[in-house]
Amino acid sequence: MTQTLQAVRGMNDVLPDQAELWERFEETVRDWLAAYGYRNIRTPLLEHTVLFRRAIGEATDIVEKEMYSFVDDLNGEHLTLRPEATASVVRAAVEHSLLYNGPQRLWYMGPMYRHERPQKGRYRQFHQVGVEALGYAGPDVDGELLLMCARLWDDLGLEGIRLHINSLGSLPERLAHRDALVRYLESRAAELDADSQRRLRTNPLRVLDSKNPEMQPIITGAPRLLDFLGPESIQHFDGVQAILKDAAIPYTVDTRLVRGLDYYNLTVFEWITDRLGAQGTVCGGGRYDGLIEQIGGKPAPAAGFAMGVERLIALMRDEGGGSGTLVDVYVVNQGEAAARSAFRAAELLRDRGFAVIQHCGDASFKSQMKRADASGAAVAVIIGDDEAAAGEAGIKPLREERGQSRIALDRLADAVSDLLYGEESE
RNA sequence: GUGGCGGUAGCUCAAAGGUAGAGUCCCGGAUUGUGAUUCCGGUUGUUGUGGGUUCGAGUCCCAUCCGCCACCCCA
Repeated sequence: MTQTLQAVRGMNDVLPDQAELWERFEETVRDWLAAYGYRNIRTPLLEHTVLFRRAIGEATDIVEKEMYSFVDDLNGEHLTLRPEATASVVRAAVEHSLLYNGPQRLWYMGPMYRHERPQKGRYRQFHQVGVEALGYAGPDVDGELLLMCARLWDDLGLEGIRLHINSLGSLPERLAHRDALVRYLESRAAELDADSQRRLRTNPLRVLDSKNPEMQPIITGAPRLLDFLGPESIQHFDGVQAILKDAAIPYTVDTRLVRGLDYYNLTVFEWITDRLGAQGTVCGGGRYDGLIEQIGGKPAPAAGFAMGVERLIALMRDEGGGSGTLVDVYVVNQGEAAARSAFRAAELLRDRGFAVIQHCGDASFKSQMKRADASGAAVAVIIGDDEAAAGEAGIKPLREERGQSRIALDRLADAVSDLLYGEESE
């Protein structure tokens, strides 16, 4: 009994109709990255499990329950499909001493893996474009990263993506606040709902994120992270905000924004849309000054972000981003001699740079013409026994009311060129 | 991972225990060699999968897979 084979849950095929949109997205992204002087880096999809445990944090959701981790049967290595790429990029930069030559502006694009329950905008294999500015202390780079994002939304034709930013302060400041927060929450533990009790243990900051109205009084009275920031942290945060104001980029300071990965400090941000249901974060990032050292490199500051390709493409699709077809000419042919002639005609046209589909397989002229039309080609080149014998080809424009003409094969490319670009282009 | 809803033709959807249908798409013809319109004809199928109840299951029950929504979390 043959079993129907399906893709692994949460892992999607991108079919040609969609892939064209992906390619347009990727092109825009490459141009945009080049405009800011970022350079591509490509790291393996597979890393030693310990890298992510160390970089992302043992107590995070990603490490606790979302990683595709396994033991290599052949040699016993503990490996993990990357759930994000910042750890990999930092590992690679350290391993190859990239920072020896000064700070590095890097970017990557590719699939990530998280074993979550799939939902619209949330998949087990998903794609990110990420940018990492290694060796820059900011706040100027933080500002650059945010300006970059704003420009990309514009380049992609996307509207309504809002910026939320916050500062987590330095690690000591963060820990001091955390201690105060935990003490405060424990003192009122009896009033906490089940969800908040759980968060108190796993990620106390998340308690402040509760949507339960009954928690609001407790949340309002909680110690605020902002009050624990020292002068340097405040100055940094002010610096970032000044850049945003100069660039006239609207933003909201969201003091509850904490991010789910342990390595962040100072600036953190998310770009959010409300058109994707529950998965509204389209891009997230921040500063991670301690990570390079933690991975074993010489201490150096860094900041970056990652954006969700599937989510952005879903938005592009909503904005009506259809994709035109790329075919210029469809070569209709019937009969053995005609088929040989058709190969020559098609190659001659390709020599001129035209995109050409040659009909393959038996089919009536009628059905070939139908396919020519459906292909989106502007012109059908028609070769039957008569044309083949005469060394000629028929040319029929498919998108305008002009009659069919016949022309010698060696003048075919000229004639098609005239049709597509006008007579004056000769 | 938890809860709720769903899955019928390639696609969009009908059929509420009694013969599986429509539109679209695709194929052929009207046109002995010519497309998107028109007209005529034709195929759409293990009703996600596996069990069960029943004389009889697309329909009811159980399991499972997949999707969607929310939670959780994040891209």
